[in-house]
Amino acid sequence: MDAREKLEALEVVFTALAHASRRQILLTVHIRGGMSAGEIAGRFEYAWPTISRHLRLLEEAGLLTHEKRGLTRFYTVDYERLALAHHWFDWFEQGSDAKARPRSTGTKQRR
Amino acid sequence: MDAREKLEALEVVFTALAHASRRQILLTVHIRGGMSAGEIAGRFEYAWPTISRHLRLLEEAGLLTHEKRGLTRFYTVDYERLALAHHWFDWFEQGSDAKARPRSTGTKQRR
DNA sequence: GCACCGTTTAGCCTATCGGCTAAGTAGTCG
DNA sequence: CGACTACTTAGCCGATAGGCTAAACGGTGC
Repeated sequence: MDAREKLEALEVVFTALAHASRRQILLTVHIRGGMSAGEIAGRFEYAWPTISRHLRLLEEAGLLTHEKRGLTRFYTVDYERLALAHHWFDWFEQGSDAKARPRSTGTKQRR
Repeated sequence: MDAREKLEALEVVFTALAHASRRQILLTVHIRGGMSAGEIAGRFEYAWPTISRHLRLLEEAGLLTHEKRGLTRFYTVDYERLALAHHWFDWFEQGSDAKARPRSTGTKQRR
């Protein structure tokens, strides 16, 4: 994964994490070690299609993957992408010499 | 800060971090150890009021604070709120027994 | 006090988000 | 194959996000 891909991944991941329900879904699936779409939907007050959309978004962000088990779809957390977002915060480590780190940290920038 | 406050803080922080330009602003201000609004605006391709709005949002999220220096406003990163978001990821630590951790992880939930 | 500079506020406009309901699809079981 | 179950897709709709320009505002310096 090169720098540009990483940046794009970061973008979709942070976008996905921007919604409280999606963060909660992720956490719930993690704690239970995987869940079917129905189980997830059952735990929230939203209509089923709403959850379905959140699931798709999370999957597109690479934070969830699913596997078909007959009728149901079984979702599990993909920790790699999650770690990517987690490590974004490392840029802010207090004592570190920021200069020594690789460049290309963000968005469109001048000069 | 009680659990509800924490949840609300998490919400605004993740919302603020959802935009690539805002992540970049935060990072830039961190690396430079503080910057004036003008310096920040100068580094991005957006119109000044657009950056000004991003700055306000970041400040409302508690991720930036500013101090008046005569004509200019000098912004610095508030690391406490940043740490809050950073620690959200701790919920997903691999080997940990999630059950042992404090409850109240997310959003409106049934049962 | 007036002009100017740095920055914000107001307000507009388009696009995306995130809910919903209704309709479709795919897999299972009698 | 037909009915049921587990979801998804389509499509509507109101609210929010995020650009912009123009106008206001608060300090400084002549």
